[in-house]
Amino acid sequence: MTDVMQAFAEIKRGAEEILVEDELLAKLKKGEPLRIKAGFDPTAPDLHLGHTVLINKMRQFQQLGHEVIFLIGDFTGMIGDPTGKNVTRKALTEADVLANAETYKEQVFKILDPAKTRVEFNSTWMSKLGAAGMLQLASRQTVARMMERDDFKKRFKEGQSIAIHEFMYPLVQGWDSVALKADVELGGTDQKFNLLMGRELQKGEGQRPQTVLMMPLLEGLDGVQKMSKSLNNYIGITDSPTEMFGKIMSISDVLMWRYYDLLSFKPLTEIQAYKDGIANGDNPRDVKIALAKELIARFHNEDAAQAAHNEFINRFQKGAMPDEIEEKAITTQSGEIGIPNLLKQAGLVVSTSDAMRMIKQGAVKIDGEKVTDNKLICAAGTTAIYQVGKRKFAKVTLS
RNA sequence: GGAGGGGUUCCCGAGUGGCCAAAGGGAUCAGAUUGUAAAUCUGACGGCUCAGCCUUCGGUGGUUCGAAUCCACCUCCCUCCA
Repeated sequence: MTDVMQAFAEIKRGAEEILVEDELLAKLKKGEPLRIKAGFDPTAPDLHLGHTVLINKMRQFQQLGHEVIFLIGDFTGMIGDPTGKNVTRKALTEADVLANAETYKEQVFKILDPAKTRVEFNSTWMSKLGAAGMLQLASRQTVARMMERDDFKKRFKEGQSIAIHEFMYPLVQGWDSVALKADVELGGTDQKFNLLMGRELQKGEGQRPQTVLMMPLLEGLDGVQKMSKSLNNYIGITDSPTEMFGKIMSISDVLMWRYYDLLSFKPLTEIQAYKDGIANGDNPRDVKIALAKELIARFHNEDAAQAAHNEFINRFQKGAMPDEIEEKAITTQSGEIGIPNLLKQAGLVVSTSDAMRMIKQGAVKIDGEKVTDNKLICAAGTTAIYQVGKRKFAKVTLS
């Protein structure tokens, strides 16, 4: 009995909302493995840490001995979740979907145990449904009910377009739960409406309704908006160790705790100890470093984590050059080239105007020497390390 | 089908004939500082052969000495009516 309560406490950790909590507890008490469903869109196989919040929760269920279903929404992918951002989406080919699925697995199995994960595609049952089946499914809900969904309501109010087929998205997602006889469905808080649809459709089919467990959306690097690729505030799980380290170090101290809650596998007691330490004068930087290393070790390995840490110390605390600097060869027309053009061709700035600005701001260095003259001419036959700001370097050979 | 509202630089959003490369905010970048690529402060933020010049305000054409601003047509989005 205490085991169940313990498991329940772990499941609740980090969860934003559970509907219905008592129901889940009752299911757990039966002691049978539960079918845990979590759906993923097949269009974005580049996972970032925001996605892993949910995957971490799946892992937890897995470790508790439940059956985790990784559902790839290849059918729903044709609709596109109605976020209002992309009303029209290009249709994916079957080959695209399969390729994306492989990429998914590769990334997801850094967290999940492949042996304990069941992968499904919702086209398996959805394509069998047919037009008649779709109509029947559509008849299960009303427009008024659909308009209860927050983003539909908002878009309607603000005068943005809503395509008819977007109404099908929640219904299809709900039908997946029926097809899988899901006991629990995991999703982000933004999925609430869709997740609850599963319960209704299951009830309609005489099934025991699934419990809905919602995880919060992880804020991106800016600490305000949710982590997403399009906002470019994300940490990709395939990012290089150096990149990950830097990005994690760039989050605010406040956001760091949020990341600890949702991304770290460390027990809550340990996290509390960090907080106590800082209250007593410890440097938050070191706690942030610990987080960076934990995550890099998860997606790369321990050595990479240590190496990234070392490089960070060298580069930013000691101001040293990075170990590996990209080499570039630039050919001049007349045997010489102006510094703005050189920087542009080396990819260190986006335009010569940008280069001029950087020089004016004192951001440009050649072999560590600050450049102040924007008319500086560099002669062919030389090799030097050019630097713009603290982070951009290139070893350029002129010919 | 009818009536109306709108499309501005990465995003949001001012601007209704010259003072507009276009307010303000966000994002971003740089410098200073530091406890870190946190926080804070300062600055930059269309392009170029850069103290000057060139190209932008949905598209095309027009009016004007001069247009993001006025006119015509086109196009896309939205609202209401049917």
